[in-house]
Amino acid sequence: MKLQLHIEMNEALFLRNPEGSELGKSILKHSILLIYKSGFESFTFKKLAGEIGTTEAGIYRYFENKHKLLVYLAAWYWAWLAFQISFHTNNIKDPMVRLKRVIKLLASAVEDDEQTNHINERLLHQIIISEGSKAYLTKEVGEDNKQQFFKPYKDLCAMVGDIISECKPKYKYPKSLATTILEMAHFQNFFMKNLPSLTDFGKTRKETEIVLFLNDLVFSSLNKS
Amino acid sequence: MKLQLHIEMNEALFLRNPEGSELGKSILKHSILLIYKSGFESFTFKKLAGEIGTTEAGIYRYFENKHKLLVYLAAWYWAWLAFQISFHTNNIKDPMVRLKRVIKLLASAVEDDEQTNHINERLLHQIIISEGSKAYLTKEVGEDNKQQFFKPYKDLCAMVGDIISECKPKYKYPKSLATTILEMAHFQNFFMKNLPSLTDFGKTRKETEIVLFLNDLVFSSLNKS
DNA sequence: CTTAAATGATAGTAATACTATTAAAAAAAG
DNA sequence: CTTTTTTTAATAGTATTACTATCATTTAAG
Repeated sequence: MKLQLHIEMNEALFLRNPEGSELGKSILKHSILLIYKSGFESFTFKKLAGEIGTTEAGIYRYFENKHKLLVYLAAWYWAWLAFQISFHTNNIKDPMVRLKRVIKLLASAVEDDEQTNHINERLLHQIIISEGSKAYLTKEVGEDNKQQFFKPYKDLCAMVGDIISECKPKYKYPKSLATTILEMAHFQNFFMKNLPSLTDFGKTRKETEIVLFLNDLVFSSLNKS
Repeated sequence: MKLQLHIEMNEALFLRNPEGSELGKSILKHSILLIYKSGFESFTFKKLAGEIGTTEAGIYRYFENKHKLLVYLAAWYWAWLAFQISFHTNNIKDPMVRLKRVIKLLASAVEDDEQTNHINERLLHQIIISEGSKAYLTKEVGEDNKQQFFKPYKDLCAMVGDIISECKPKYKYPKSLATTILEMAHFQNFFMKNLPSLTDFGKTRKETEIVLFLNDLVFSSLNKS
């Protein structure tokens, strides 16, 4: 017997719950494959329908448009990652050690876990690196935020910010440092692979180096007298 | 007499040089206004043509598509900013002081300078904050990079990275720290205005606070024993 | 077995992202 | 000041995208 992790999603993100039917799960699965393969810009519901063997109208019954689908995937990812993090840092007492563990989990490649068979976490992680910020870098960010679309991201940032505050209660910028860690874990990864001269990891291209950089950055700030 | 700053752009970014004709300059000017007003996603050449009083085909003679236009604007911005920075840090000897000045210039709102009348630097700065990363967060980033589209951005990062190395020759991550400064100067600004709970500046919403945060972040790393 | 829910099949529209052609206007060259 | 070249305007047209609507069929729950 396998225990299934279920992530309850914000209902405003979809028209019909994709986790509640075979077609829905297929939409999630193949949208990840397709966006991973060709990028979000060239991704269309028509192509997705072709892959799945359904019609465009079939997809539109689940998601209003491709942007909502991206926001859904991003929200799912952040919620899943927050769970992974709290799971793997569960009984670590020392906040410094916990923060270190968090940085490692944020900046490391994800191995696909078997808990959710229709979502490939490894590919989703890659998608969020390249496309994730497009979920909020829009003119509609304010309204989307009001509808709580970014709650999982904000919750994770808050969680990391809290650990930072635990490490050093007097530190003035726990939230901004938290978002810096999250964003840079992804951006350094993207740059390392695509614009390597922007990073110091162009030669080895190893994620472990990003972890070292972020550790150095964060603990310099927190250990400063 | 006014001295005009001219930025020589990569020719592969356009079909006809927009700086070389009235219509071209009008395209630059109004594309900035229009993207600023409604965002890059809703921006189309048809709408732009409408604003200017020309036709879609007229725009296409200058730019292959709207993505190229965005890349052009981003490249122009980074080249302009690099000039501003080297101008304003010109005769500062102490690299620490210079770096501090750089951070301030990166994270502060831009006042429109009179040197270029068809480009509103203040609005362009806002556009790059919200839309700039879309210039490279694409599947074509590799090819675009081969064509040197991101050279101004990379040059500026290299410049900042060099100052960092001057401050502390043994520091291991000058380039990654440089990109962190550049990206975070923008992201913290975007978050502060749009998703304020992700930052520590939600109450005052002042750019000076971002400068303080980045200073703290950077000089903690560089002053560490 | 019946009924409701989910899916499939088809069609159609408005907007987007282009390309091509030709004419008119403006600028530059002779 | 006229001719030639360059630049712009006007029009038209196509393929793709981003949807909406309708109705028939399959599936699954009561």
